[in-house]
Amino acid sequence: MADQNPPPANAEQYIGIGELARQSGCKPETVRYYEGIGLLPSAPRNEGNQRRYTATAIRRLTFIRHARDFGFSVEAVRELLQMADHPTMPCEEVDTLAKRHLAEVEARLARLTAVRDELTRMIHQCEGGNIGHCHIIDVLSDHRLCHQAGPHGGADVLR
Amino acid sequence: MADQNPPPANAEQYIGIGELARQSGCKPETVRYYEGIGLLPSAPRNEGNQRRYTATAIRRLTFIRHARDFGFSVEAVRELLQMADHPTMPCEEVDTLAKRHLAEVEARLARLTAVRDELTRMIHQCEGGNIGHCHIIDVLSDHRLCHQAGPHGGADVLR
DNA sequence: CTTGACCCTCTAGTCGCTATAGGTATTAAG
DNA sequence: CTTAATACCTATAGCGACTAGAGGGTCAAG
Repeated sequence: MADQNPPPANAEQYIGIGELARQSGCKPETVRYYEGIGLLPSAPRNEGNQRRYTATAIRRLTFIRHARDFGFSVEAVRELLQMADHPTMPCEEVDTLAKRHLAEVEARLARLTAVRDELTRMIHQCEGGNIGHCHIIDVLSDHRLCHQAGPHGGADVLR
Repeated sequence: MADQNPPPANAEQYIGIGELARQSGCKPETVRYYEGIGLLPSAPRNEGNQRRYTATAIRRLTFIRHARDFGFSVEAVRELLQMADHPTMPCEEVDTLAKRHLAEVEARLARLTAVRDELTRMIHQCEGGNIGHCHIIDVLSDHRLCHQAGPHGGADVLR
């Protein structure tokens, strides 16, 4: 149980890694990984060496997940966490980070849109038949058949 | 050089890996990598054990690069190459592959657009000041402040 | 007291390259 | 001819952000 020898009031305040993961929307492995790379502080352990967490950890992990959902890199998240930990500092840096990220997102959007348009075009122009006459294969074989100018996205369009 | 003991006509037909890379828009390392994973056949070697290529290799590598630029995975490219190698087969499979890829691209596009919108919103709503009152940090801390419904993209929005 | 769910560490695998180390080959200039 | 610059070779490790697996230990219920 969790009340074997607790501090007086608020017992039940510690949860295990599985519960933390559930409440913050990620997996236990990921939590351990985040601890390993220092995004989360090393959790205190119980007598059986298992990690115990409080609401603070839930909040921090939720913040991390959310920032990652927005596509911020782990390094960016690390900086955001540091900033969030210093509420009296000016938020210019947060702003800069967010704007830089937005710019990246927009660049990706542009490339991905170009790819979608070209894919759509080449699929529409294919009218069945055999591969020797397949427009899709033709376009892939010969860049000049593309409506786009340069290389579409640089192989990591989707990343 | 190069015509020491050549087959009669068309001497100069072989190029090295650097030239191949230049002509197809990727790096020598990548060419060797593609050979290693079997996307390109093992190139014939000259007496000094260096790879020699012909126009066929340029075409194949260009096809690969182009398909990768479209965001097809290496495995998908492998399938596309197999299909392109059999021009008399029906192009249904090519079609299917391309359509499945398009669907993925569109899904990513949707998620990325949602992320962009939310990022834009949160940046616009931040009016300077300190981090304690920063809207960007607030939104990252509390998913309920988002205008979007579910999780935005699943951490790999940008991938 | 046993079952089964949960948890632990450590290591390796994913994807698509890229970079490095430590060597050999080729080529152009002197 | 020698030399120096460049290109090439293999093999291995690294990137980011996890994920999966092996081989155990812990915990709570029945």
